[in-house]
Amino acid sequence: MKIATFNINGMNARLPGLLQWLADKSPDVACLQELKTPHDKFPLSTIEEAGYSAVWHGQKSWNGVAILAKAGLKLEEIGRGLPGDPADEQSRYIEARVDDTIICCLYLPNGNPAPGPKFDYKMAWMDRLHEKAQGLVQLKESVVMLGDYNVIPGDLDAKRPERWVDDALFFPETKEKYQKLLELGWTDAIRKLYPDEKIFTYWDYFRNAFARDSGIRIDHLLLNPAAAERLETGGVDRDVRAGEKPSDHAPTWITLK
DNA sequence: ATGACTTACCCGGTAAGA
Repeated sequence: MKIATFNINGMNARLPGLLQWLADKSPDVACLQELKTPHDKFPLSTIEEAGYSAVWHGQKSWNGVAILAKAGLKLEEIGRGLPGDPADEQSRYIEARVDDTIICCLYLPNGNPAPGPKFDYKMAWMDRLHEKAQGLVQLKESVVMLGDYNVIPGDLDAKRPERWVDDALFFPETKEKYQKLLELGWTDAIRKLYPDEKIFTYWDYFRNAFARDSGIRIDHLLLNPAAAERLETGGVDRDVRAGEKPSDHAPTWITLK
């Protein structure tokens, strides 16, 4: 089973590239972030024509998450939104069962400029995710909690770590909360597969960052113990970032036995 | 230290991303 996460940065703006990627790489499950489209503007019929079913949580202009599953797989939404703050209206979390695997698709807040209210929101959101993850990690079923975490976990995850020290993605508090999450028993799948390599999933639109490979790794796939046992391979579809009108993120994927 | 790109929104200027 091939499971991918892809911050597409505008569902409708990137639709041709998304369809090309689905056709080329044929993921069984594709988690998308930053749909930037209201619920009823989600291009469901196009996605279905491409051979996928979908559940999604849209929002006007910003955020938005979706889970796509290849036709033939049983896709059932479990819920949307993270518990812990009824006033939070941002669409950043959706959870579904795909056959026997639980898929949690998330778009963690960016948090810049930091410090400030946006960083406070990020910290609170990470606390809420921690609560949620504590329950999920213990399940006997396989759970994959994946998405755009907006966290650079360590120096190995940036071409030039020193450039990010004043950024919410790389603040000590951010890295610490991510580590605490892993300590619950989650495996960072890509880091597990490539313990010593600089692997990037995002490259700035500015300054020709992709051509210089000046990237960061912020899209993560976390596995509970049941899923970690099934981990086989993984990687980043860098060719998508090199294509026409690309998102600034590249699809990041794993395969489970 | 700043700015460089790109999107959505509603229609050129702002807000947001990371």
